[in-house]
Amino acid sequence: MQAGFAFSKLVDRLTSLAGLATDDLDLLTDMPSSIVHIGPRQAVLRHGDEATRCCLLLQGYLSWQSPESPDGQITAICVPGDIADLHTLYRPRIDGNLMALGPAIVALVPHRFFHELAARSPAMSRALLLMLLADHAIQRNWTINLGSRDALTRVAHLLCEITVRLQVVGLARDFRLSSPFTQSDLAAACSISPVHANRTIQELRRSNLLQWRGKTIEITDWRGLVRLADFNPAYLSIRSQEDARPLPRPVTAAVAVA
Amino acid sequence: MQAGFAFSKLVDRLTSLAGLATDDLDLLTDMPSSIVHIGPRQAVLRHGDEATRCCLLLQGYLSWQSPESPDGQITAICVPGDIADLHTLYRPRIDGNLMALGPAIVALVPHRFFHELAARSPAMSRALLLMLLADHAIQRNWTINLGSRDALTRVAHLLCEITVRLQVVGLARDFRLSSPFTQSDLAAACSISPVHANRTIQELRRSNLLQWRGKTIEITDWRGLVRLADFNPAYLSIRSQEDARPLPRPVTAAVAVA
DNA sequence: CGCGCAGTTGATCACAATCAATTAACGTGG
DNA sequence: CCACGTTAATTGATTGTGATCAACTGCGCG
Repeated sequence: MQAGFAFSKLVDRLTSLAGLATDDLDLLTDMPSSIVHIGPRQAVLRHGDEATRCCLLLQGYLSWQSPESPDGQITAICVPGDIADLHTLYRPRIDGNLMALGPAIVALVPHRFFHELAARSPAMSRALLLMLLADHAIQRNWTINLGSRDALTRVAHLLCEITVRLQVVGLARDFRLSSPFTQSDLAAACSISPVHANRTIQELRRSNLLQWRGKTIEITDWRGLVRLADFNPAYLSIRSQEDARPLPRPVTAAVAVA
Repeated sequence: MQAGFAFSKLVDRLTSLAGLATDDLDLLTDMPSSIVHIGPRQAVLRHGDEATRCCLLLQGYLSWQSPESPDGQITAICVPGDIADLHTLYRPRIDGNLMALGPAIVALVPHRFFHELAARSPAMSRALLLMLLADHAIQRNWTINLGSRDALTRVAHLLCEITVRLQVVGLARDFRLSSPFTQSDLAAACSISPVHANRTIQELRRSNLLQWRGKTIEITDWRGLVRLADFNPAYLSIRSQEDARPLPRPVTAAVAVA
């Protein structure tokens, strides 16, 4: 939580995933990295590249875009503290394009560093693994979002998710988030047309759920937005054992043994 | 590839992901497991459960269904050789319902076994990790499928994917696959209505791409189906380094340094 | 000053959902 | 062996959401 530390958001993220001792976190201080500023709509990684470094997002937003679909569909959004291409540690071939939404700052960290980090600290190894699983859970939820919600609730759900993910790293605590997104970006993420995205945002505004002026979004009715989106943040919080909420039903395997 | 071995499909799957020595594979022979037969539409795991065993699919199909959406949207399909809930090794709380599509046979394997396996064999550890990443890649592709294709191409793409995944474990080599799926299952997977799923299948039949009679699907025009679906199997084959196809462009980081 | 992009609005259209029957396949019990 | 119930597949009619096309506005910026 050291405010001045360049990688503080990564620390926030990792500690939210797994219990980490200060010894573990100290290993991050000699993380080698080159800081890179990315312009709006610039590509960070291109489909087909072979990654040798991981891309840690320090500021702004990144998006993964499908190379296939002509509309450049967005399949994932990264927020500060995320390691956008963590999976390349084990599978370096890049699948999709990694683009900046608005201006962004990233730290490029050699794969070697993370491999050694994992070898040195089991807790860190576990935290990185959980980070991968968290990405997977987010992806699955994205599938649900596209599959079972209409345009309005889809957009609402995406905004809820981004807000909570920002809050994990200390941003958007007051429900105000910087949004370099264009309405077309939002449309590409939700698989709706830009025109319809516009209407949808207006509807959210008209319902007094949020204000979106210029480059900031202010969510004025968080409860209402959550209700509209049917948003359940459980999938974002990995530490399932620790915060044991009561089970809805007894744990039984309802299967017929042959 | 030992034909009689109960876990041969798992072996097929693992070797397709990573290079494994026979020493590594021998570790699987003392895998403790209880074999369970599941009836059609029966739940294997329920939302909220805490898993202590992994669920290896031996025969049939399993599906993950979203607990939230009322239509029971299918977010993932497992084929033989898959470990349906591998992620519970690190995050035991179940998110979603795991249901059998048609009759299925699974082997329940204690988490301990896989943890010890990973500790004993680095290659196996890596293979399991790649299995998780493969699931993630499939999930991302599912997002693309829902987001950027219409009903017809969506169904076609799903069929292509299942076919290739079956072929990895030695099934559907002749493009005939057993399909205990109901049209409603297909609809739930593709986020279309059951009625429209029916029309879509008829269209595929009419185009002479496949026959779907009773409980088997025969793909009579694989090339045509692939073309229609715009199916690119790259995301299913993890061993990207080995089968190096020529890069479409030189590997360069096209970013603006500050 | 005017170019260009993001946002906004309206009109029209298509794809797929929904509703409503009907047919076919299959078991079960009378 | 046939009547019945159940479940899946099929077809048609209708509705509606969101895409597409086409202006037009407002603003930032060279």
